[in-house]
Amino acid sequence: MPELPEAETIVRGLRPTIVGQFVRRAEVLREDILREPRANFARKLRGRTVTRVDRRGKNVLIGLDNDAVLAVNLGMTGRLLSFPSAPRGPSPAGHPAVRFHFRGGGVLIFDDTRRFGTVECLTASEWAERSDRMGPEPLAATYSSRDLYSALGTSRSPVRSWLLDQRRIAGIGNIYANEALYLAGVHPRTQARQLTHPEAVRLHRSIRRVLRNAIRAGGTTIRDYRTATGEEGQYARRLFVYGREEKPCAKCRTPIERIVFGSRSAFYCPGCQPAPPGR
DNA sequence: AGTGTATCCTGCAGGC
DNA sequence: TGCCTGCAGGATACAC
Repeated sequence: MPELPEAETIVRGLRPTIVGQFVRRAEVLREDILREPRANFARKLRGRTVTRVDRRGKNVLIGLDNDAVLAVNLGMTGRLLSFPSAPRGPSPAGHPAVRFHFRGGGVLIFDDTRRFGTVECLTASEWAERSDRMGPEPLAATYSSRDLYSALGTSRSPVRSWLLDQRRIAGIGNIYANEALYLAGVHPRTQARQLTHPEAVRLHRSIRRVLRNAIRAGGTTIRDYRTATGEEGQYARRLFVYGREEKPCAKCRTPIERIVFGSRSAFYCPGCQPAPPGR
């Protein structure tokens, strides 16, 4: 999906355009995006005012004036597109699932080709419970390499799979997991518990560097991802390994390899990320 | 506690 | 041109 940098970019684009807006109507075009009947959902939204837009992991959070939270998970192809006035002519969204109509004519569209995304209207405590089950925010000022090292703990899971587990660390998906491991010089198949302290320090630094740089570039557009204003993210050109099978490594020219485990592709440089011992 | 597999969907690229 | 297969930024549930 949209991972942390894409969600963050969307949040930053949305914040100035929808905070303070009054919801006249939530129009649900694809009910399977919700986790409740559309009438329920629409009733909870009608007449509310947006008070804040935030992010937790890969989720976009739209806070309402009764402390309810609209939690949007973008899945693989979800988009949140904001329009100052109702778009005319051919729909700018190819697969609109939910349209939020604001007083004054503004429209927020959740568009999702594959419909793996979800839009849920949760109470503050329902959201808190959900958030508590998620791992720490890797970009939090207080998130340290010691936190990462101790969390890796005794897990026998390959570190690439470990990084994708939102209960362990929030916001990392397949693109940035692979990029961070490359920059840290750690093979994606290394067991989490096998990382040395220096490797964990490098991984911590790489994760934060990759995520920050991707945010600065507005995220990675492979195909579907767009910012809240419909722009493409520019980080794709800066990827070192993701999607670059057989292309030369930028550092050592060894061809990048693709392996599959955990039913996802992992990309790495055999020269810069030596195979873990015992394999 | 792990891994592999399937599932939810649609669209696109590549091979023939 | 058309058909078929495989693959995709996610998340979950299941059997083993």
